[in-house]
Amino acid sequence: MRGRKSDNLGSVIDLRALRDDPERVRVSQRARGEDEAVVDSLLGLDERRRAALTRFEQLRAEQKSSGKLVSRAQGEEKQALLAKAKELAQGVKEAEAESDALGQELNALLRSVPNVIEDAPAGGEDDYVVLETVGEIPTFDFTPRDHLELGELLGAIDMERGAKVSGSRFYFLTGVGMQLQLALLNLAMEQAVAAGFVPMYVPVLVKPETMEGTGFLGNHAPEVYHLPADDLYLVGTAEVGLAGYHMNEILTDLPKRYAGWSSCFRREAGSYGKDTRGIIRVHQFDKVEMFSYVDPADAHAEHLRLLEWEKEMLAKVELPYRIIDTAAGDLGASAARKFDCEAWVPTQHTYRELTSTSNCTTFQSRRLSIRSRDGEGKPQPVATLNGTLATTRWIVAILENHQQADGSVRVPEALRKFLGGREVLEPIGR
RNA sequence: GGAGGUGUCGCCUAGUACGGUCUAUGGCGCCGCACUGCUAAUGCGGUUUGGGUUCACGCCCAUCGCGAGUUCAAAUCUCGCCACCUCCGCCA
Repeated sequence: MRGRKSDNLGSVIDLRALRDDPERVRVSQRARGEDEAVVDSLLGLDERRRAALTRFEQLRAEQKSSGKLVSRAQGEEKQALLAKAKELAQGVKEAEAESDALGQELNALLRSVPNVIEDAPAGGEDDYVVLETVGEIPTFDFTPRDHLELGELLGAIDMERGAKVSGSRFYFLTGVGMQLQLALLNLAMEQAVAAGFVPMYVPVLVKPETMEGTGFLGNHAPEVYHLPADDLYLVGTAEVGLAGYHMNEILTDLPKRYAGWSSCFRREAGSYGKDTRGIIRVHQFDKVEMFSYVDPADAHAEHLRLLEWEKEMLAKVELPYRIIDTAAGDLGASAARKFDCEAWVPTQHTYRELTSTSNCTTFQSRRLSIRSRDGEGKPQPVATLNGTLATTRWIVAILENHQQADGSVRVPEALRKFLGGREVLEPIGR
C-alpha cells in the first residue's frame, strides 16, 4: 500500500499526443520499418489503465474517510466499522494491483517504441539524403598510403601491441599520434568553450537507469559493455553522462549547453570483419561531444546550430566532407532526426562518418524526467540534442587527406599551436 | 571492505520510544492584500511536488531518501537498497 510510481507513466511518451494523433506515430513506425500495430496496443492499454486508476482512486477515497471514522469510534461501533474497513481494504488492494499491472505492461511497451521521427527520410541505411558536399577531394600524384601505414611511418599508431595487450580493435596512440589526438580534442574544446558550452569531464560508467533513459538499451543494446559485478554500463559516448546530468530536475535558463570529453567504449558486435584495419572501428576512443538542453520549440534550430559548429570544426582541420540526412530506419531509438558529417577517406574512395548530430526531441528527457517550465509555469519535458565535435577517428581522415609523397603529413594551421608549432609530421626511422 | 550516525513539502526545523483528525509543526524566504510621503517595519492571508479532472471556483489520487512488507490504518513498526557524514582498514 506504499509508493506508486505508475502515475507519471504518461511522461514516458506523450500519451496525450498519442491519443490526439495516433497516425503520427504510425507513420514514424512505418518509416523506421518498425511494428505499427504497437500503436493500437498502446491506446487499448492506456484506456484500460486509466479506467483501473479511476476505480482505485474512488475506492481509496472511500477507504480514507472510513479510516477516519474508525479512529474516532469506540467500542461496538468501532468493531462494526473495522469489519467494513477490512472489506474496503480488500477492494482497494485489488484495484491497485490491477492498475499497477496494467501500468507496468504499458510502461514496458512504451519504452520499446523508438522516438517519433521528424522529417527524416524513410528507409534504411542506404536511403540517406546528401544535403551538402564541402571541400575538394584531394588528388595525389603518388599512390596514397592508408592511415595505418602512415601512422606506423610516423610512429603514431601501434595496432599490434594494442592487440597483444587487449585484443583486436584495441590500439596504442604513440608519440605524435597521441599529441595529434590531444591537439584535436583541445581544439574542439577551445571552440566549444568559445561558443558558450560548459566544458565537462564525465563518468564513463553509468547506472542502468541512466543508460536506459538515454535510449542506448534499445536497438543499440548489443553495442554496450556491461559490468555485471557492479551492474554498471560503459558509455559509448559522453552524451550518456551529459543527458543524465540533469536527470530528475526542472531546469531554468534554457538553453543549457555542455561539451563533454570522455573515452567511449563500443563492443562493435555484429561488425566482425568490417573495418578491421587501423583505427576506424575500435572498441575504445576519445571524443568531445556537444550536448544541448533546449525548449522543444527551439529543437530544430538548435540541431542546425550543432551542425554549423561541426562544420566549423571540420573546416579548421581542412577536410573535404559531405553532410547526410540519415534515413529513419538507420536512426538510434532516441533520435527523431540525425545529420552525419562524413569525411573523404582517399584510400577507401568514399566518405566515412566523422560526426553525428541527433535531435532527440523529448525522448530522453521524458525517460530521465528533465523538464523546464512553460509559459504558465507547468513543467514540460525539454528537448535534448547532441553532436560530435571531434574523435579519435578524425586522425584517419587527417593523416590520409594531408599526406605527402614522402609519407609526411601536413598539419592543418589550426592544429599547429597545439603541436608546438609543428607544420609537418615526419616519418621516423625504425 | 568494517563500525556508527544522518536523510521530513526551496532552506532550516517539530513529529518517529507508545501507528489513528499528520489533511505534517514552526521559522526563513517568496507571493497577495491592508496600513504607511517613499522604502522599511507591522498585520492578515497564501505558499511541497507530481498526476487526474473542471469553463472556472474547486475536487480526487499519490508524495516524509528509494523499494518491499505488516495493518482496517504507516512519516511513525519490520526488511532490503541508495546517498551523505564520522572513524577504521585497503589502495592508483
